[in-house]
Order: sequence, then C-alpha cells, then structure tokens
Amino acid sequence: MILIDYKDSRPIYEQVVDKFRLLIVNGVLKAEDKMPSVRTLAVELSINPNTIQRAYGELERRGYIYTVKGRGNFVSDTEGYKDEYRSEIFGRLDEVCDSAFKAGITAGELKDRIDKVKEGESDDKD
Amino acid sequence: MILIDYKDSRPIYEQVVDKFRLLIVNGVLKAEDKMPSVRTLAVELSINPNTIQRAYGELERRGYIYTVKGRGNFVSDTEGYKDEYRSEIFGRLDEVCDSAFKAGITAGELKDRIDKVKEGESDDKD
Amino acid sequence: MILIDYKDSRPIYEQVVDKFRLLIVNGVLKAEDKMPSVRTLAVELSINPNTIQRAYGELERRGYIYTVKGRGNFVSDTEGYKDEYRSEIFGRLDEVCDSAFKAGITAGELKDRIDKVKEGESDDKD
Amino acid sequence: MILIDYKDSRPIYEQVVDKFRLLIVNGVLKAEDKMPSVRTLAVELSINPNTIQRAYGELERRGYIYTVKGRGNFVSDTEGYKDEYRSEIFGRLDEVCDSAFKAGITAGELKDRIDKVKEGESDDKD
DNA sequence: GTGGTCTAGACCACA
DNA sequence: GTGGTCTAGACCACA
Repeated sequence: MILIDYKDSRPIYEQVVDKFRLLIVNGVLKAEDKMPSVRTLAVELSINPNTIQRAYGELERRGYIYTVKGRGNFVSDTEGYKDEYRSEIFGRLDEVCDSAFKAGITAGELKDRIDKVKEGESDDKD
Repeated sequence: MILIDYKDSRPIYEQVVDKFRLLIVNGVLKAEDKMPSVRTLAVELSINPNTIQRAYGELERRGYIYTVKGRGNFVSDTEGYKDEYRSEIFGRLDEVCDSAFKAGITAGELKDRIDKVKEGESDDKD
Repeated sequence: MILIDYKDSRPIYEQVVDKFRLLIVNGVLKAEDKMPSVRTLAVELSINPNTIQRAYGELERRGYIYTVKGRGNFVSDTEGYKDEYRSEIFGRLDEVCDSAFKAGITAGELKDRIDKVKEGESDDKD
Repeated sequence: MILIDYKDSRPIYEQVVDKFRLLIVNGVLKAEDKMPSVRTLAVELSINPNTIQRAYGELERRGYIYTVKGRGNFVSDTEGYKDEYRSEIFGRLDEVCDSAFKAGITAGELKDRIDKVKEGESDDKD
C-alpha cells in the first residue's frame, strides 16, 4: 500500500504522511476506513513504530485521520480537504508559471506540455 | 540583491545558492560578471562567511560560477544552463499535471489557470 | 441520553463518567433512579461493555451511584455532591480569573462577559 | 524559568509547551528572544532532549517560535497571539458560566467571586 | 554548538 | 491489541 524511498532526501515520516494524504484526498481511502495499526505498519515497512507514530500524529493534526484510543486510527471525513488539495495543486502550477515566464517560456509552450503529459497518461491506461 | 528569510525552513546556504542560480539562469547576472566577495556578502547579509563559502562552493560545483584564486568568483558561461533550467521547469510542470490528473483536474482547467497567471503577469508590468 | 464523541481525545469511559455526573449533579437523574444496565447501554452506544463497566466503577468509587447485586446500579443521594460541584465550578472560575489578570484582562471585562453569556442563555429559553 | 510537575497527569512535553506559551503571550519572552537550546534545557530540567524537541516542534507549529538551523530557536512576533489568547480565556469563561448557570449558580455569585480573586491578587502584591 | 531524524526498547492507559 | 509518552543513544546537516 505504501513504499518508502530511502534515496529520497525527505524524512521517512514525511514520506509516510504524503503517501497517506494522497490516498485520502484522491479517495482511495474513504471516511471511517481504518488505518493500519502503528505496529503493523511499522513491521510491514521495517520502520520503527515511533516514526509511524509521528506520521500518524501529523496526519491527525492536519485533520486527515482521527484516533480512538485503544481502537486505532480512522480516516476523517475528507470532502473539505479535496478542495483544499485542488487549490494546493493550482498554487503549485502558479509557481511553475511564474518561474517559466521569468525564464522566457511562453504560455503556449506550457499548454503544449500539458497536452503531452495528458497523452502519456492515456497511453498508460490503454 | 539577495534577501535571506530566516523563517524559511530551508538552510541558509541553499537559499543563497537558489537566489544566485535564478539571477544567473534568468540573465540578470551575465557570464564573466564578478560575484560579490565572500566577506562583503557575509557582512551585507549578517551571515557567517562559512555559509557564503559553502553556497559559492555549491554554485561552483554545479558550474554556475568559477573561482580565480586571488581575484574572486565569476559567473560562468551559462547558455547551457538555461536549457537545463527550462527542462527543470517542464519537469516540475509534469509533476503538477500528474497530481492534477489524479485529483480529477482536467487539462482544460490547467490551461485556463495558466492564462489567468499570464494576465496577472502582464497587469503587473502595465 | 448520552452521546459519545469519537473525535474527542478524552477516553470513552471518561466521557461516559462526565456525562452521567452532570446529569446527576444537575438533578436530571435523581436519588434512587435506576441507571441503564451495563449491557443495555453498551449496545445502545455500540461500546465495549468493559468500558461501561469501568465508567460505572468510577462513578461508584466517587459516590455518585451504588450497586445492588443482581438488581443493577442506582443513583446515590446527591445533595452533598451538588455543593462539591459548585465548589469545582468556582475553582475553575478562579483559574480563569488568574489567567485573565496575568494577561491584562480586567475584572470589569470579565463581568461584562458574564452578562453577555447570561443574556444569550435567556434568549435560548425564550 | 520553567518547572515540571511530575504529579501533573499531562505529558511533560505539553507542560513545557504551555509554560513557554504563557511566557510568550504574557510578554515575558519577547519577539526575537532566543529560546534556551534543546540540549541546555534538557539538562536543566533533567529531561530527555527528544521531549524538549517535541515541545519546541509544537511551539513552532503553532507559530510561537521559529527555528534557524544551526543557530537555535527564536520567539516569533507574537502580537497576534495575544489577542488569540484573550479570546481563549473568554471562551473558557463562557464554559464556566455555562456549567454554573446549569448548576443554579447566578451571575451575581460569579461576579462576587471575581472580586474576591481580584482582592487576593492585590494582596499578593502588597 | 545547534537542531532534526531515527532506532531500540520500556512502560502505561484504554478497549 | 491499540495508541501515547519517554528515555538512551546514535548519526546527520547546518552555521
């Protein structure tokens, strides 16, 4: 369900947070779904439970999951977070555009690139 | 010329590297231009000279500047790096598209957004 | 009669204790009233019976209810506890005042606020 | 500067967070002041550095301090937080009033109590 | 010296 | 079994 990339310079707990966040905002994990237990996931990923704990703590703090003591962690109602995530993506796009225009790349070139990525995407599915 | 943001979580040396890199690839600093001396810049930014040294070392390692002993640091011929930087931006765009498509954002929506950013950009210049 | 909030960070048994305690000290449940049976309440709230048992044990320990073997749990004579509860509330008020004065809030501001809450209260009842 | 109460049921890291938070919102620690280093404070309080780290992380997340890598932690500009803290206190007062009115305590009794606390306060200073 | 991450392992509260 | 806290100790990046 989740894979750690040890070549990634980002800390492990952050990778775990991001992976689950994507699963949640993209609807793979749905509201009220049970998260894997801290210990289970720790064993599965060969990671220290403390590190998973930290990741789950972060996810809880950001509202993606909630904890019921003695029972485990569960996915929160996430509809609001989907919009937030869309805004975040558009924000990232804005930054790319900004850098691009400064570097003399035109809007047309950016749009062409989007089409290319879109095609690649469809190819994957075919 | 350069401003350090102490509340930015990225290390100072990295901020310095990035700022100069942008000035260079976007043509503000041109080939053979002299870089400010380590000491001067350190004083100007109230930063430890070791940190500037490290930033310059990194810029040299990546080919953006070169050192002449006893004379200082100079901007390299950067034409090649401009292409590299363009590729980097397109790479970032690819990642944004990827996230966007997974989140159900369409190519059309992305293109509309690009137009909006483009307009904002021109407004600034008017 | 009682609602559990799974997103509340407090343990479930504690929520149950507090809810009943309020019902008792505020006179909603009166001396000699029969408490719902452990099993009934467990089913009703979809909670582990052990958890209800623990809550009832705590309520008994603190004197709010008593157990008659084979017949169930009953509300104790609670007059004394009402005074105790009043003291508790005044104690909480003392703490708030303490924080308030340290933060530069005046007694007058606190009193005005009390009046506002009082008004809101009456409005609810009208 | 800070004292840990081992009889307090709240976790140590939370006590540390609260203590510093009060020092900051009540103006004892001012913007740009340097926080004690993680290690120093750990030794001083005979607490594991990890626990201090966690407390500082929480303070940073909530905006009270910021970290400069390799240099230490510093108090953020806190003017905004003072208002927030005042609101928090009034919120706590609201809850107390709520419980009080339900328990049959009158607004007048609450106000009298405030005056008493106020007097006690002044006595301390005399 | 300063903070950041992670592991190993213990102990506790809760269900 | 489930999460929460804490310690001891290591190793790393940054200034």
